[in-house]
Amino acid sequence: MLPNINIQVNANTHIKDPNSSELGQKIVATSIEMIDELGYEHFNFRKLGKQIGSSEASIYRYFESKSKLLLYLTGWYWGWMEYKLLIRLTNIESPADRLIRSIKLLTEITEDDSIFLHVSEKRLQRIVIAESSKAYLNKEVDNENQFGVFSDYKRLVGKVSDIILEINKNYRYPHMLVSTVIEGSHLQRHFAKHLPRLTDVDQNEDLITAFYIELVKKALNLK
Amino acid sequence: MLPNINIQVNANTHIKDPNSSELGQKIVATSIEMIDELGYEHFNFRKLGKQIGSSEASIYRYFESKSKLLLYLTGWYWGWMEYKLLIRLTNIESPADRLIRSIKLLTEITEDDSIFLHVSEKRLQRIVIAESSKAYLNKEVDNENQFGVFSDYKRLVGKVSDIILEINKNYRYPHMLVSTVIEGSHLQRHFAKHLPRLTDVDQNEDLITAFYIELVKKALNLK
DNA sequence: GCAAATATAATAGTAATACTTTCAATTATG
DNA sequence: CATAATTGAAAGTATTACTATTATATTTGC
Repeated sequence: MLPNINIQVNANTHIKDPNSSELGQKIVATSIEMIDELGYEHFNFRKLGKQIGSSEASIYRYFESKSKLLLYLTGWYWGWMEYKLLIRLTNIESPADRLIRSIKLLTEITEDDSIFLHVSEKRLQRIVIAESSKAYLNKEVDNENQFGVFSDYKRLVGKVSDIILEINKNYRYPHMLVSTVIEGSHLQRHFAKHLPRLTDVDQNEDLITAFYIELVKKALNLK
Repeated sequence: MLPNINIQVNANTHIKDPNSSELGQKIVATSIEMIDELGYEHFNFRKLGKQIGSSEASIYRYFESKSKLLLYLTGWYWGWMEYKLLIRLTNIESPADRLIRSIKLLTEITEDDSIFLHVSEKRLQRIVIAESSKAYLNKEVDNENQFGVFSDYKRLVGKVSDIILEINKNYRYPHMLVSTVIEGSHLQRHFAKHLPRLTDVDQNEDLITAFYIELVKKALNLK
């Protein structure tokens, strides 16, 4: 346990910081379980309230809407990824190595090796894979974007893009490459499970990570 | 007008073929306009009925649900794309040329040069970009997939993957590459409009198509 | 040209959802 | 210990996604 480490999520995703109380933490932990199991559409605050033995109205005092809760969870995930990235790149000098390690982290299945989490990282990753795009694929995106609710994601993409520019400062598509890899690998994980004809799966190997690493290397003429 | 050409969409997306009546065609044409303008979430059959001067219940005789209508529209789009692909590849011999032409078609902004459409292709493409993933990012996907409602999309991905295998029969990720390019280019279009820090945009050039063509060429060591 | 089948309109209704409001009870804080 | 802040309980609202019913058109088969 490292109680002094805390993932900071953009404040406009929540009314009241869920870290500040037991109820808030329970809302977050239990909503991750429930969204993973029911899916975002079938999940609601009434069911969540019932599960944690609390009232619907109390949940609304932490999150103004179901979509803000989703934004909080995804923001938390990207913050957590950024922290993991920091650790994985510590003492790695070569920009090419740093990039490949980053791509690996961003495309791999997360393990539940969390040092301070009361919640399952694996579940949260499944939520990000299956649900996170619903947070920006709507007509409210511009409005919400003004309030910075996507900033955690953008910052992470920016950091990896910077490594690309270190390798080749003339490369024209650093952000496109990174967001293509992140979102692409999520989609491929979903396809592998549900629409396998859209991907190329293998029981024994993680071809998804292998594919994106190869793609990035070739895009940048590495190795 | 080529009245003898008709895009066939998987029959499990609709109860009654909307091509078979004037009302059916009006449902399709008007729903495209309205989903494009309101977004999938704010669109519903009551509003659609009002717009076309018809009753909600009548629409339900063509489509059993809002999500089936979305599946019909996207299925139609992929069928239409397959037809366009057929034309664009006619008389082109070289597999590499065929592939690049395919990638171009799949990543470009569609023009309204339709020869038989009563509806806007551009609008439909915007719907596919912003809404189509909602059709499979849910807990119902396996159920619906059983009934073949995604077959039009899979078939198209399969065809382009076959071109890749013609170029290099040992390439391990043909489907992954194609679905990454299609879905990736859609996402980048969305990001360019709403979350530009996640992409690399330029007012004057179509960098999205350029990026994916370069990506594919490098992935397969072309040119 | 007319009966029978089919398609559509009109209307009302249902269960669920995404919140909101109010007020009382509880708990934390200074 | 008093005051403020938090939570619970309960009821209520507007909307949505869809169903059911019945009446009226429209098409089709003969």
